[in-house]
Amino acid sequence: MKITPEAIARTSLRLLNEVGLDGLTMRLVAKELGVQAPALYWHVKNKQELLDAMSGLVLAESTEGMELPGRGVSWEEWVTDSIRRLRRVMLRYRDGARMMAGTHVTDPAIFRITELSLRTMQDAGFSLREAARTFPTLLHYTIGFTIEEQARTGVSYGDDNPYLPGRIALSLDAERFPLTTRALDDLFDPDGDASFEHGLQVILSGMRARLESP
Amino acid sequence: MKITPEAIARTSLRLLNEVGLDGLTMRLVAKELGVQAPALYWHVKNKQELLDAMSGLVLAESTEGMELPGRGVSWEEWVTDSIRRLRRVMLRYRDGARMMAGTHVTDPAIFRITELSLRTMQDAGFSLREAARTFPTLLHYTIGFTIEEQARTGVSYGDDNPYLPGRIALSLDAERFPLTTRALDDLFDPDGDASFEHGLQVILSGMRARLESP
DNA sequence: AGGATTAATTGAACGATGTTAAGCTGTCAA
DNA sequence: TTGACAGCTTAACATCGTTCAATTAATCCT
Repeated sequence: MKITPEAIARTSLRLLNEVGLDGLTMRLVAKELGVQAPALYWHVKNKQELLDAMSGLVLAESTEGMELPGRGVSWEEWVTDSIRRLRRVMLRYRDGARMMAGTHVTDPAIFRITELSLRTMQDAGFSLREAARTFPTLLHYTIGFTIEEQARTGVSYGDDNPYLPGRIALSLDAERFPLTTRALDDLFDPDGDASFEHGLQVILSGMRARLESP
Repeated sequence: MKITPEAIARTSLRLLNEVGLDGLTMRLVAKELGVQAPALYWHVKNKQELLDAMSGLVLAESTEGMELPGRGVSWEEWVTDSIRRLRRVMLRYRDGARMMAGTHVTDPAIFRITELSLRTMQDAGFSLREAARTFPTLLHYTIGFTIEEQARTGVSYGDDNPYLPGRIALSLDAERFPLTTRALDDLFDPDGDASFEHGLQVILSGMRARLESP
């Protein structure tokens, strides 16, 4: 395979699932490409730039084929769908969310999904200003949620995952923290989909409310 | 100073502001404590455990002195105050949010703030279940937001911070992305307080809406 | 076609990192 | 006094990102 910045990022992304973010080294990426590590520095400035490119690919993957809402598709459906996609794609890669957090994405996909989102929200009645401040809120929630989700379900824990509700209960003083104790199954629900959906719906409700009474 | 796990974490937290997360090494922490690096491993299992302890301290700092809402304090005021505190404390430490993301906090402070929040929301009329699913949503938003905020304002960029609206405009095709172009000042508002407050109010609005029509 | 330029890669090395292993030093109990 | 043990040091290991000079591969010009 011809070595280009994008090919390097694609290979790194594939390797990410096998070795995790901490195991992803320049030497390993190079070996996978059949080349020595310093060769990568001809195509890529440093490792951070590689991570940025990887984030760009993930974002592009999550927005692939997205268009403005078609007839009969409400803005709520469209927004929730696009945000669910982002989480799904991040979940596809080990440490995907942590990798993306704080990277500097320059891929045009970031502008495209932004434009589509602003347009959709504006068409739904939001002011451009309101749309521009709310769109990042959805992203921040999604990234924050997914970072913790992947940290909890990470392979780094063997059979003794400390985030299992039963495990937490052991180190929790039920006398001092009765509500927390009772709510453990919801606070640390292993069903990430349901938890994520709840937060998403809260934000959606807030958006609706502000749309109706600005 | 007597060397204990907590003293190590406190020193590390102080150093964090000088050298940043990537500059925080075991050797540096040890030197600050007047000791050799391997000595730390007598008190702390590994670096991850140290980071976990640091996160615990930050969380404890943000919840210090917090009690249930007093008379005349609405649940909205109480919740927004506690969540603003979390952001403020994370902002006090360089890379504070990135450091906390995905760490495993065992400090009792995490249970205490959880209990107080659940109690406050329950008293406001939320079901325990709803409260237990919404509280993490606020945390995830706050952490996701602050990670990106600190990444954007990080000292790693010299005078050429690529996140300045003017800087982004240069690499943005105004024909293809007209709304994004117009909204740049809101999308990348340097006033983090205002941006954060907006997302917080959206979530609050959502909580109110779900409280009124469950 | 052939020589000169540029693009791409290599090998060796540097400084630094987290962590482990083995040994030294002090303190306190029996 | 002797042993045990907590707490530390010294030395070292394997590995990391990255740089540098030297070398090969590809391309271009006359």
